[in-house]
Amino acid sequence: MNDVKARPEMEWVKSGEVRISDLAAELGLTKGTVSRALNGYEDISKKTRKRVMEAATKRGYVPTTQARRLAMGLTETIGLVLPPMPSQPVNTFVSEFINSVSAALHLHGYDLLVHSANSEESEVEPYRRLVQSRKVDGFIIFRTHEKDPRVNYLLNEGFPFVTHGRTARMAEHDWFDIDGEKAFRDATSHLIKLGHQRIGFVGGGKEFFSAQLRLKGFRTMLEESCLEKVPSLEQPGDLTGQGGEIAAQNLLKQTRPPTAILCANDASALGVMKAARELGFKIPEELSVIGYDGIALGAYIDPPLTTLTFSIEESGKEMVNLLMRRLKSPDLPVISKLASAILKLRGSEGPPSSIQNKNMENCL
Amino acid sequence: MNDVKARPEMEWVKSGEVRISDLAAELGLTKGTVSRALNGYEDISKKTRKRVMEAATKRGYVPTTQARRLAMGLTETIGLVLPPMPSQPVNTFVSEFINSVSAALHLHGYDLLVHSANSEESEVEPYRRLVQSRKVDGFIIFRTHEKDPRVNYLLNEGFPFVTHGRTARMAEHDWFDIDGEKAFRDATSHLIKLGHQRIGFVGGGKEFFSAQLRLKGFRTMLEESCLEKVPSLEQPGDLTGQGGEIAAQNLLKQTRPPTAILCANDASALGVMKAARELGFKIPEELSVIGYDGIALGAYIDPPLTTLTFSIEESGKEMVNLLMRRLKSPDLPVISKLASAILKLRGSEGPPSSIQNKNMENCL
DNA sequence: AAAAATACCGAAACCGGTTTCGAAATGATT
DNA sequence: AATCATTTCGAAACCGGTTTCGGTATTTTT
Repeated sequence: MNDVKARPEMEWVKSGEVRISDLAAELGLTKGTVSRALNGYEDISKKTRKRVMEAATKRGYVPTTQARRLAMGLTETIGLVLPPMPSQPVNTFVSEFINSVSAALHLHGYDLLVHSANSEESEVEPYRRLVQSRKVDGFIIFRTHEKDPRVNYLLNEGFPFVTHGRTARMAEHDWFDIDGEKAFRDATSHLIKLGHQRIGFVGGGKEFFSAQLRLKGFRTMLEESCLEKVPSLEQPGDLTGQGGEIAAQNLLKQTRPPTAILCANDASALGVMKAARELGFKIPEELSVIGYDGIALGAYIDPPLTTLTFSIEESGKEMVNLLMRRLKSPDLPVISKLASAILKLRGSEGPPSSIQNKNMENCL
Repeated sequence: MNDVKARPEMEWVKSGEVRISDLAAELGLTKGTVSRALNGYEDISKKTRKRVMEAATKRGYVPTTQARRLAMGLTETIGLVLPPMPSQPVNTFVSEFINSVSAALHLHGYDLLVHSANSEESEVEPYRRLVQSRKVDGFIIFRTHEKDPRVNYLLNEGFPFVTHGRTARMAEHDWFDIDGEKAFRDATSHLIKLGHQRIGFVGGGKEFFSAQLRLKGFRTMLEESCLEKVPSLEQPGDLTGQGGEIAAQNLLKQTRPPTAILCANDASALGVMKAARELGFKIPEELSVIGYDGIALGAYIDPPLTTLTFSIEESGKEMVNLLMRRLKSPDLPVISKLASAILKLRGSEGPPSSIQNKNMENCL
């Protein structure tokens, strides 16, 4: 037994100062017994358990997390590495996502460790460090690439993680994603039904898988609707406002500019709207614009930005569920979940000024 | 000495599987010696140190963080509790701030634990839990209230922290803040110099100290410029777009509406602009609007939003510096740092349509 | 060459918990 | 009453590091 130093004065003013050995000494028990009593082991008599419980609450005993985790061989911590920030971030996804993930983790007794990425070093470096120093039990990854080095590293290492977004190896890991392809089919279809026949597309960098899928959805719907694919109407972008501006200029300065532009995200949509204004295009009368992300701010601009929106809170929750499942049973088969975005009509789209009456009933 | 199990096969494929005892056994040393060699103690011969170092890098040894921290009695972790999110977050402060804080902490070998606040429970509850379970060594607090229960709790507990924003007890704790009062004096002065005489103000909730200080700056400059203070021109707000809309309606529907509106933040400024549009006010010709926060998005709307901006990255860095100093020497006197916001003219303000030619030279 | 100082490392305690194992005490069985 | 099964708890190892202390081995001093 540990040394039973009598401690009659009650001077436990500050919280967190009482150790399990103090409790044990006070109760005339051993550390082990107290620990088992507190953790609901069956080999503790009801009477003793009650004594221990009462003493614990009375003294405000809270186990030291570090010690417990070391003994149990787990960190109860999930890592989230922030991708390098754009210099002019416009969307609040990251903070909402962190908030949601953190809340969901908390329900499982897990903590969230947020790490920033240093743009100097390789993308996997932060992950490697966190794995090697055993600071986390798993990762939440977002903004995936089709060929994602982080995914490759963690799969190779056999380290648990869930991605927000798919990858080329999505059959090998749990993932959650928004069905961006369907979302862009929907948005494209909406524009076509409004009468648009020349629709521009401002993409995201091809380093993001999701942006690729959005482009795919756009193309698919064009094809299904028998609209010819015009390469010049597909502009690359980089998911920033500036990228949107440039893309829009390329689109709108053409001899036959599009009557609608679909953007891979809201940031570029804002850039598109700005460029359109400067070039004298009235939105939505002369140009429809649709974005993706559902940023709240889009409701306050003129015209309000029509966008594809989804629940970030759901994303966070679902990802945590997937990850917790994986941590509990590492050998379960891989699962995934696909949620859908909904088209939130706010006013930046409408019928084209001159409605081309091409027969849209069925493809010729 | 620990049991020297010969382990000739090199099967250290996965990283992070080698313990300090493995290293010790391999080298024929004790854990303690290896530890001291790695940590630069002076009582290790150069030869031994070199052997240890080489073996460590060769085997990819990385100390287990939990164990090290337990032994050293610190967590090397800083807590950041996210305030409850507005339902429609518009600014990216939080994510930029987290990013910056995390990066700065990393330079000091510290981790960032991000915790979400549950709106059901008291504001201090998350802090209490983190303190009691000894999960963090200190806190980064932001969005302070004048009477801030978190500050009261931590001061009472003697627990290290730094705030972003001042409090009623700012003399007792380290803090970093943007000089919002000066910022609003500047903005007000700018409007007055443009010729505005009736300037509206849309405040933030009085629960935020910073919003109070911004109002104070506004009032001060009015007074210095001999403009009468019109109570109906000071509208309360809640730092949201909706709040801005309502406040703007209250302002613009008056018989003598203001020719300019100063907003406690950009979100409410966007609401103001929206309401102004709907009421038929042209910006900036008939109404100037200025916000605060410098959200990137403000550059993409029409007209681009003139705003007071500051460096979030600097905020994060400075706060981490203050906190690290405090952790190193808890008894140093309290210090603080005040940074200034700069007025970023983007186009949502201009001279009033009818310039009132009141003598502005000096007060009568 | 003996004594004193120094360099170097092993042994062991420690951080604060958890968990296994075995023994003592109690109760049930025959 | 002796035997066996249960209940209940103590003892000790363990998680993986750090740090203090003391004792050789080596070098320096006289």
